Amino acid sequence: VGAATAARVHETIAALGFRRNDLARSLRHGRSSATLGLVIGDLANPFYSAIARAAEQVAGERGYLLITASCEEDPGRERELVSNLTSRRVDGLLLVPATGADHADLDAELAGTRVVFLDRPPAHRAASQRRYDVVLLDNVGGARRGTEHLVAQGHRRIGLIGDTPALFTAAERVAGYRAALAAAGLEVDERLLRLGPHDDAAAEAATHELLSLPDPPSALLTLNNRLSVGALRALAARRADGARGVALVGFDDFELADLLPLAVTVIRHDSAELGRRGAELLFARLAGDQRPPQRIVLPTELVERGSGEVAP
Amino acid sequence: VGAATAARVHETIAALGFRRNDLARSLRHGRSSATLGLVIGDLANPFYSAIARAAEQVAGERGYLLITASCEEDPGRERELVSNLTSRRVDGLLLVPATGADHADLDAELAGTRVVFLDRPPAHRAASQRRYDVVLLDNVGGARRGTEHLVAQGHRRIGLIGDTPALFTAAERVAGYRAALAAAGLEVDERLLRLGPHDDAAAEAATHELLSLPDPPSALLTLNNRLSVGALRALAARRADGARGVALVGFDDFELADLLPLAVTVIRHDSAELGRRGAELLFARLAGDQRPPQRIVLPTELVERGSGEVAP
DNA sequence: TTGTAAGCGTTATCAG
DNA sequence: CTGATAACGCTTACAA
Repeated sequence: VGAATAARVHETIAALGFRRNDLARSLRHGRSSATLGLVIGDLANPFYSAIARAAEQVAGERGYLLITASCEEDPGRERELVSNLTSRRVDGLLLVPATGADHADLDAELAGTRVVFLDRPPAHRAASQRRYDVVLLDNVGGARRGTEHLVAQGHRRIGLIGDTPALFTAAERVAGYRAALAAAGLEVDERLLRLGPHDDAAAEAATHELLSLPDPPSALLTLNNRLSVGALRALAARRADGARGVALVGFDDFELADLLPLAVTVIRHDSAELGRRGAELLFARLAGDQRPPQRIVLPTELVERGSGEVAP
Repeated sequence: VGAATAARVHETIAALGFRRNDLARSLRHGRSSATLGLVIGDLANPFYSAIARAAEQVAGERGYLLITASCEEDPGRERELVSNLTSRRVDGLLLVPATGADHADLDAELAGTRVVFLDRPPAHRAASQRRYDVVLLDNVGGARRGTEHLVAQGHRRIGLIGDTPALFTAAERVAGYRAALAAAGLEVDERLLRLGPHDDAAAEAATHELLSLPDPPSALLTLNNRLSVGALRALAARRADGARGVALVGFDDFELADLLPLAVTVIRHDSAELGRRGAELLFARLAGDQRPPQRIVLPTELVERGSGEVAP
C-alpha cells in the first residue's frame, strides 16, 4: 500500500470516526472473533475467580477475550449459558459442570465447539458419543492425606462436613476420607458425616450439630473453602464459650488462614492452575492437537499450620 | 406457523445439527449480540470479582452476557481492551479506569458505545468532549469517618498506608484522613504517610517501617483490602514478638475480618453494588434514558470490631 | 491504485 | 406456506 494513500485513508477513518466491526469480520472469514467462554458456579467465590482470572490471562496472551458466566449449580441455567455461548460461536468453552446436570444432553449443544471440563468431569447418565478433555484436582488423594494427618495426631472420631455427594468433588473427597480411615483400620461412624451444606451458614449449623452430639468428634475435615469458613465461625463461637479445642483440616487454602487465632491447616492446591491448564489445553486443541482426550490431575499438598495438629 | 411444518423443521434442525449463528443474526439486525464489557484491575481481587459478579447477574437477568477483562492498572492494556470490546460492538461498557490513563484519548475509541465508569471517574488531561456516567464510593467520607473514630479513641499519631495518590480512590481517601485530622485540630505528620504500596507485601513492609520509627504511630489506617491484609501480617509478626497493640481501621471489609485474633474494624461498603448500579444505569441508557450524566455515590459505614478500639 | 462482485449466516420483504 | 431476493459490514479476488 502506498504511503500517501494510507495517510489519506487514516485521515478519513479519523474524520468519520470509523470503527471496524469485528463481528462482521469474523463472520466473513469463518472463524469466531477470538472469544472463549467460561461457565462456572459463582464468580464471587475465590476458588472460581482464580480459575476465571487464569483463563482470562492465558486467553489475553493470545489476543482472545473471555466471556465468564455463573450458573450457580443450576443445570437449567448452565444449559442456557452453554447454548448462548455456542450460538455466539465462541472458539472454545471451559466448563465447570453444574451439580446434577446430565451432559449427554449437552452433546448436541456442544457439537462443533471445543470444550474442556474443569474441576469436575462431565456427568453422563446415558452413554455419551463424545469424550471430553478434563482438568481435575487430586480430590481423593488430598482428602485422604488430610484425614491421615488427623489420624496420625491420634484422632479416632473425625467429623466430615461436605457438599452434597451429587457433586463430583464432594463424592471424591468423601472417598478419600473413607479410604484413609479404612487404611487405619477405623470404622466410619456415619453419624459424623454431614453431607449437604453448600454455603458457610449451613456448614456453621452442621458444625454445631456435630459438636453437640453425645459423643462428638475431636476433629473435623471440611471439604471446601466455604465450608471451612462456616466451621471456623462455629468453632470460634464455642471457643468463646470455653469449649475445648477441636482439630480442623480444610480442603482449599484461603486468605488469612495463617492469621487466625488458631492458624488453619489446609489441603492446598493451585486453583488458578485449573483455569490455566484448561485454557492452554483448549488452545492446543484449537491449534489442531489431535491427541486422545486428556485427563489432567493437579496435585494437592498438606499445609500444617496448627489447627490440624490439635491433640484429641 | 403450522404445527406440522414446525415439527418437520425441528426434525431437520436436529438431523443436521443446525445451530443458529448469533453473530450473523446480530449483524443482520443492527444491534450487537446482547453483550456487555467490563474492564477492571484484577479479577482475582474480591473487590473486583464482587463487581464482576453483580454486573454479570444484572446482565444475565436481561439475557445479556458479560465479557470481563483485567487490565492490571496498565493504561496500554486498558486501551487495547476497550478497543477490542468496542470493535466487537458490545452494547455497553463498564470501566474501572486504570491508574494514570488519560481518558480524553479514549473519547474517540468510546464514541458510539455506552459507557459507565465504576469506582473511579475518567481522568482527563485535556478537556473532554464527552461527560460520562460514574458510580463511586464515598471515599472521602469513609476515610474521614474511620480517622475520626481513631481520634475519638485518643490516638494522635495515626499512620496511613495507601496506594499511589495517582489513584483516584487513594487520593480521595487521603483527603478524608487529612480532613478528619484538621477538624480535630491535629497536625498531619507527613512521615506517617506511606503512599505507594499496591499489594499486601509492600503494605507489610511499609507497616514495619512505620512501627520502627523513633516515634511510631499508635494507630493505622489502611486504604484498601490488600493493604489491610499486609498490615495485619506485619502486626501479627510484631505481636508474636511481644510488641504492644496498634489500632487498625481498614477501608473495605473482607472475609474473616471478624474471626482474627483481634477482629478488624473496617469501613464497609457494598462493592457488588458498584457493579449492580453501574449495569442498571447502562441498561437504562440503552433503553433510551436521556438524563444528564449521573454521578452516583454509594455510602460507607464504620464497623467496630475491636482493632479500631485499641487505646493509644 | 481503484472499482466491482461475491459471499459469510442471518432476517425482512415481497411474490407466488 | 414456500421461495426468491436483498441487506447487515466485512474480506477476498479479480478486473480496470
